[in-house]
Amino acid sequence: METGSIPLSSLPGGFDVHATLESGQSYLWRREDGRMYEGDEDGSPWYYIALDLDEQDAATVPLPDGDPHAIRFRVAADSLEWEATCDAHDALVHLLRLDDDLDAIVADAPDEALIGEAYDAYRGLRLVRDPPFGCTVSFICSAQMRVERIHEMVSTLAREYGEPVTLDGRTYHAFPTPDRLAAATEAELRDLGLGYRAPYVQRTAEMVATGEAHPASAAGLAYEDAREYLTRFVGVGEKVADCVLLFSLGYDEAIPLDTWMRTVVSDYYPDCDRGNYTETSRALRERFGGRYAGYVQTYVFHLLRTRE
DNA sequence: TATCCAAGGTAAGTT
DNA sequence: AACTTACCTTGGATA
Repeated sequence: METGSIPLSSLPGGFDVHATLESGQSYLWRREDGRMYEGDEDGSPWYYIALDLDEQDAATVPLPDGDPHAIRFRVAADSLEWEATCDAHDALVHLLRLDDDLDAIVADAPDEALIGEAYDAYRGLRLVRDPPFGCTVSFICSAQMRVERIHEMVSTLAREYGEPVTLDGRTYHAFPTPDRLAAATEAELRDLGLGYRAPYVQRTAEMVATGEAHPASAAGLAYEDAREYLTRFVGVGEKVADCVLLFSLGYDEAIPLDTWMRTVVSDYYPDCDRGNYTETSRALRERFGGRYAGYVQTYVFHLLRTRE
């Protein structure tokens, strides 16, 4: 086992791990105490992730040698401490976007009440950078589901099809590789509670496993072209595509237009409702300051979902 | 106890 | 291209 730490003072804008990992951006991390989404964090719990990535996903995550690997960390008084099966420093910085300058991103936001309230309430919330395949399947599962249940579904897939990885005596399960998921049947996935998403997950996994396409291949395309590319996967429409762009591929301007954001549009920015996804998305992106509009979206989403 | 409803939507069929 | 409808499952609200 290797260990290390990262001083919190080196993270501009701080790091709120609870807000970052329990706000519905990533479903690939879990809390050691199993109390994900069950209220405020109790002390400083450990969070862990196991990684067993295919070639394209592995190329996006800076790990020192081949998969699989497990990483866990917690945020102590003045540092982030980690333990892993390898030197995980660079992978943590990558996955949790610890190199983002939050102060600069917040300063870049439009001066509006709702946005200011969200940024003030959850300062330290960072976007995540999930491996593309796991992120894509997570959000295929997210259709018409509550955040807690999406997490359950992804955990179930990992338990049933994922590679076990042992770290210091504890065994974790990585999100399954495309091959392993492609080999599952629709019936099996339905039995695991995926409902009508079962064939979407299987067919998308098959597209990736056979090399027909890969979510990581969208990286580098112009934003709206990248979104269009991702919709070729079964179960991926414009909203899920925006989630993958924002939470995996670093398109910080992407604003997933979900039910919460549509409520925001009708309650706060009715003039941004242009009747269709693309145009409404463009209008809201403009209103959210453009370049980091997705950062604004994530804070506002979390604020609306957690207040009251 | 039985029904209804909405949950971070998408695909397929119809105008 | 815009509009409808069906779709699995589950927990919480309503009757």
